[in-house]
Amino acid sequence: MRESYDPAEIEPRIRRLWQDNDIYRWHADENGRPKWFVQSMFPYPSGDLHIGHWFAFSGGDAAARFKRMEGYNVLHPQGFDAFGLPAENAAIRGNVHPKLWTYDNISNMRRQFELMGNSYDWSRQIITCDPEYYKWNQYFFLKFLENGLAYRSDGAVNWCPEDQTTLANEQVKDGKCERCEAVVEKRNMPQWYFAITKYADEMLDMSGIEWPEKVIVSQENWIGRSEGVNIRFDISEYGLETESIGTFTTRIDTIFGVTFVVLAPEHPLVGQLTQPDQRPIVDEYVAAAARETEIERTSAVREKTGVPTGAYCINPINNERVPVLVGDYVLATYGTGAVMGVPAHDARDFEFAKKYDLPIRVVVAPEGWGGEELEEAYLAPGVQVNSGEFDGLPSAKGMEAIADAIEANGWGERVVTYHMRDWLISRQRYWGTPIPVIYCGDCGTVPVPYEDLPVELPADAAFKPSGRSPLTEHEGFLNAPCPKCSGPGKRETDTMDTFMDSSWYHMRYLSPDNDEDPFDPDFANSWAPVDQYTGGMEHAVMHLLYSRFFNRALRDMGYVDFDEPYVHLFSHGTLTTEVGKISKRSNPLAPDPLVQEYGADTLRCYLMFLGPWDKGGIWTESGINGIRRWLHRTWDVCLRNPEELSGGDDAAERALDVAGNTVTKRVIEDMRVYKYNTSIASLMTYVNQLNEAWDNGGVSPKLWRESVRRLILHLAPLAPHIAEELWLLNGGEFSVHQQPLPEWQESKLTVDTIKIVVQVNGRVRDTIAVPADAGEKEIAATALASPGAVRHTQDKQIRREIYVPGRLFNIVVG
RNA sequence: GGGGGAGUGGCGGAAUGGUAGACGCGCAUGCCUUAGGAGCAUGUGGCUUCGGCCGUGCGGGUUCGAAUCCCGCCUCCCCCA
Repeated sequence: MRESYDPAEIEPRIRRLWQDNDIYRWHADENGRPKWFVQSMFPYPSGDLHIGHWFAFSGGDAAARFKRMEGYNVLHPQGFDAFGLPAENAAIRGNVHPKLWTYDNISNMRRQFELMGNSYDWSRQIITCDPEYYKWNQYFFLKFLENGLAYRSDGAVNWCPEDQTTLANEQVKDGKCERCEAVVEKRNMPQWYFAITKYADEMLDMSGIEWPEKVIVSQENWIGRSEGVNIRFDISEYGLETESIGTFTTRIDTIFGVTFVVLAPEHPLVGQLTQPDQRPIVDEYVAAAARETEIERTSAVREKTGVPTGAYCINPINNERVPVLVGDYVLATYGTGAVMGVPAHDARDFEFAKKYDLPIRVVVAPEGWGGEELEEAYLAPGVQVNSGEFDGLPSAKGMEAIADAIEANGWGERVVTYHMRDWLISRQRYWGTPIPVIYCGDCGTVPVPYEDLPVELPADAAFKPSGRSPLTEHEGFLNAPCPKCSGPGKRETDTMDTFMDSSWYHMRYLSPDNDEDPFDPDFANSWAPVDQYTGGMEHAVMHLLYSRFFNRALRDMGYVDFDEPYVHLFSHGTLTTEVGKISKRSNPLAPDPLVQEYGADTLRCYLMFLGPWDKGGIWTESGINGIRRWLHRTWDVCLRNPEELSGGDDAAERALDVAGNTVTKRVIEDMRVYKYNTSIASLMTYVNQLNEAWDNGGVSPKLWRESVRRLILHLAPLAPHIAEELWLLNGGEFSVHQQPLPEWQESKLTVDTIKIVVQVNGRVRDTIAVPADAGEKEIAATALASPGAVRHTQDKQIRREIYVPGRLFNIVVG
């Protein structure tokens, strides 16, 4: 008597079998199979793998398993993004060392990963807080320094008051810290930067990658290249040290429409230009602006405000004298901190001009414009008017001609600006990679010699919420002899942004134990880039941007010979609960009890069945029973004795054969594009069809055996444990995960008799059954004679007949 | 404000020019059972005079035929300002 499906018994036993045989360990290929480097973004070791992790990693693992069965030599590693603030905060709160906290979490999450049964090659695991790993962060930092890609600079930076550290621009969302959502402040302090902007133009070229459109667009927007002109408005009449106001515009074609100039409240010229009678009102305005945040000031819905300085400047193109105002919708940090006001052709300027009754002069005419006033700013291209010698030019041409004229006269110059800034990598925190630099009173900033790497984090740092990195108070770490002169020096106490770790970790998977080099260059060039990468949209900018920069830096320093780190990218959606996003910060929904109750295979399949993988979804347990029932049915179907079948029913035999070929085609095509939900739906249908065939009893034992094998093979990437068990119980050779996919034949996708829909005027009136090889004439005759068609065509004239082969026959009557 | 995505039964979702609602959940009826939050079977968009009619956010259009393509509008989500 065969036993019923018991995942609690099967799954651990099967996993042990995989481990004992080490089947997921990568080996250099002996058979010339093509390589496939497939990777899921590694997790932060927050403590538990929550259901969102399962959603992400089930799909990634299914992709790796499927690719293996497609005949590739697959490398599928996993690791831990182990530096970061939560560990340090845990230390401050709970008096547990970040290292201990992190490694405890890692061992727990490793256990939970085992529970999933993923096909990782754990022999290549990397943990970024391991000195053997972060040593290479320091190594690359020094290389960047040598190659002019790292530099230290003093200036305004983003400061998170909650996390007590600076942040990169990418980590500020809506003026708030990306991870803790505290409002970010501006501070001035010297920090280390990577010269990512050096690659801005090259990174705009996405031709070497196949990524989702939305990620590509996000990166383009973030890099934010804009071509424009810097143009100076003369203020020499005031006899100041500065003789002009520099403004930046992308719409130089509208220069003749300037009717005012607006300075940011923080602009250095505000104080000097403000005329005595305007002084009180300007001072008050500037003070008020300082109390507001950047988000408030740039909000689209907020009314634009401003005050006149009483001063004027001169537009060089037409020598017009226009008023200078102060307005808080202009930001000191963007462009030159001053904009030329062209109300006719800029929405914000238009609103501003309406409010303060400033003139609005059209200089780019909309089509058919007859000189009337505009109801709103006209932003599209048009024809130059009121533009002196440029009148009549299309504005696109006007843009070039005017820019030429400005450059020729020395009034300004073309410039390219980017939204993206250099990557600020300094963090005033303990749990990160120490920046390997020593400051010497005599020699200045001295890099730590390579042979002294790694600069290890001292274990005995004092964790207290002092607002300063524990490293600044650790005398043993802080004081170090200058590598050049051996005089007394002080170590840099800032650590690196943890995005440094993830910018190249995929390369370290290739040589995890190499202590001579970060990775073996020959192996790297034959195995990288990553062929397939999967992860969430939250890294569309940040991680994915930094990695693309880092890879180009590696390339230019001679480490790799390719441009892009990740060739194909798939962004899975976000799994949420009704209350919000599941993440390390909220709603940890522990999968362990679910695994206990339903089994890992059921949970994996259920997550993949919820909907399209890239759409994400809302977690709810309702419905998981459907998957459980299906796997029970699958179990039952696959363990029947084929010899009980009598065979002899050709139609049933043919029908099951068609069902098998059909499911193979569907599942393979859907799996290739990560449509796991419809893959599973097809497999469910197939199980139902197998049940029908069994009840009919007329199929041959031989076809039954083949059909069952087919089912198990397609199940393997999605439900790896049950597939293995069923495979072995059916006499399959270990392991099912090393088998090739079943094949299908186009000629076996249709049964002998096909159903044709009969329409009259596009409405379904009947269906007819015809032989699959029936000709159009035969089908037309049958269709026209069908009762439904007759009912709607009698007494009417048939005007047209449309036949869609194999699908429908439409009769058009008048 | 700009960019991207979406809107289909009670629910998750299929179908991207050819039978709308595959597959599953839920629900209903029946069977089995000492019992059922188990299993199995059947049914399940609405209305219906059982011929059909209506139905994919709303309004128009193209087509023999539109969830799908085009025009206008509404709502929601994500990213950027």
